[in-house]
Amino acid sequence: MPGGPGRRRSGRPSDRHRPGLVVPGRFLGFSARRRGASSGVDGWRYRSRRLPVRHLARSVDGNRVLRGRSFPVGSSAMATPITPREHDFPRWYQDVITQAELADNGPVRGTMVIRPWGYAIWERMQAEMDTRIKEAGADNAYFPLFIPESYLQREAEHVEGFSPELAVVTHGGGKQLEEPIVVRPTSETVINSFFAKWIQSYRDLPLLINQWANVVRWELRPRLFLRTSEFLWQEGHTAHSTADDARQYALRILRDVYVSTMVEVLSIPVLTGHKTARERFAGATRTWTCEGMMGDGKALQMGTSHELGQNFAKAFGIQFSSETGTQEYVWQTSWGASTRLVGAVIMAHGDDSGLRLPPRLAPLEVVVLLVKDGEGTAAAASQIASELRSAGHRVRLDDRVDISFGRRSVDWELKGVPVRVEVGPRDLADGLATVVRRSDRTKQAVALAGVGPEVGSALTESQLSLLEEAQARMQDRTRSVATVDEAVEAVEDGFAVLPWEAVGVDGEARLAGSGVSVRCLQRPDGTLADADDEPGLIAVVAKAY
RNA sequence: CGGGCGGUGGCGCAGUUUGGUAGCGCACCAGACUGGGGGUCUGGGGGCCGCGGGUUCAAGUCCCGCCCGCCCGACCA
Repeated sequence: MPGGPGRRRSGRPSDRHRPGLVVPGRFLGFSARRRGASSGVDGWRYRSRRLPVRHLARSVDGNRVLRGRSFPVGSSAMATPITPREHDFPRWYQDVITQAELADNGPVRGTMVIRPWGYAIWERMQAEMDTRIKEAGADNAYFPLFIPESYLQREAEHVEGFSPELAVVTHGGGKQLEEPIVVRPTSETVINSFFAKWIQSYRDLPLLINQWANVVRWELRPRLFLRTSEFLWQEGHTAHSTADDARQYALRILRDVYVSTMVEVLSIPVLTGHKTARERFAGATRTWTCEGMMGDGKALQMGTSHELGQNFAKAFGIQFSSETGTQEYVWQTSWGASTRLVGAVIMAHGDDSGLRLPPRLAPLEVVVLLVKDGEGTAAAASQIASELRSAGHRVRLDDRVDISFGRRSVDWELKGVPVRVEVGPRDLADGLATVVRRSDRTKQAVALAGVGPEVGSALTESQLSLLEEAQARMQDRTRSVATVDEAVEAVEDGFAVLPWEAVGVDGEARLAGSGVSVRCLQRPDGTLADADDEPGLIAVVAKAY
């Protein structure tokens, strides 16, 4: 663990002096609590038929102290287990990140090292979003990390919004700089200074630019992936000749890039709407947002798309000659989604055994697990792996038989790989292999020839079932209320929905006092409003990350 | 910034009250046995006890100063 001695050491006197707190039930999540579960003697659920009983007898014994508390665990020699999600959600989140090897804290507070598995997930998100962004007509480019401080100051609301979280460079080349340089918190200002140069005529419009970059916003309360001082993201910046064109584009990005990626790839349902003035992006005239519900009922803002009006155009003098020969200011948008989405996937789908990745997002869709060497098992496993690969799946063969089977199973499970194919001598003797689904923890023994089809349907069904699970949670935990006070109460385990008229600016301030915010405004049927002040809008209210 | 705590092998901690050879679990290394859900046994390696000063024959432990971090209260992808 980087960060020097004591960095992650917990000073939790209340924990240390508290008598062991035992969480009821079997800790490792081998429980058959899910509806319709038919659990085998080993605690595993088998789909349609049970495997012979000789498998995996496993006892759960004793308690073990974990950071001053005890949890029932499966083996005295087990590595540090994950804190149960229901017991302490933030700790569970941390544990998943550590044990799935997603990220580490960097040496400077608030910074993050994204480890290979976490980065592979981000790369998948990038690929999916990048394709969609290009389909929407935007091109990638790259602008500098360093921005003259004076640029930030050109747009009043923008500076005001970002000043508190700026990292400012005052020295360079061994000398104090004449003008301080800020590390970009977002790139509106630099990019627009170039838009002013590039845009002359209506023929140059629309100008649609995207960049993949890191940005810095100093954080007082960092949380891996969710709030770090530096993070990776995509930021789009566009200029249009009319307000309506800009608006339609901002909405197109919201729908065709963000909602599409989140629902179809990440399997996370989102609510869409616009932000209140209080929550709006600094410098925007309107902010559209996607809000997801996490496993603890809190909201996470997963992507935003802004209409900037002519605010930056005027600040940076971005003008063009119209078809009629007049000089006009452009109408603009900007939109972004970040590595925070990795946190969203963890919190939306993870369980007490670790991460659960939707197949379309997973860096590996399938791991073929060689149980034991010999009796032709290695060749069989290898063949299954290459057949799956030829079928177009992302596959890894895990033939590290020097590491125990249990250890490897648990590791892949922690990492959230959607499907495992277990190949061992016992099944093989019967011409079988075992297909295990991470999403609902079921096992299925199938004939070797049937592995491909079974894996295929396991992947398709997992993608869908994760989405359905998340949808069910959002429905179950969203309540209609009538007043701000009721909203504060309802928001303890989910979202509250109430007429925006019943909240208002004053109500919003009152909510903020209880750590609650208006996540978005939308029509009662969930569609987007035409105007900020359209009558009859509802407010979606929640605690948020 | 206000309040509450803590820095001891990679990680989590005990040891500090009452000064006397620096320990435990996990992880790591080697070998053997194992192998269908975090294996077992045997043997090993690894420490500036946050930093600096002091008291003492002797300091992880007592005293003084400093540094760093964690948790709880006001902003943000």
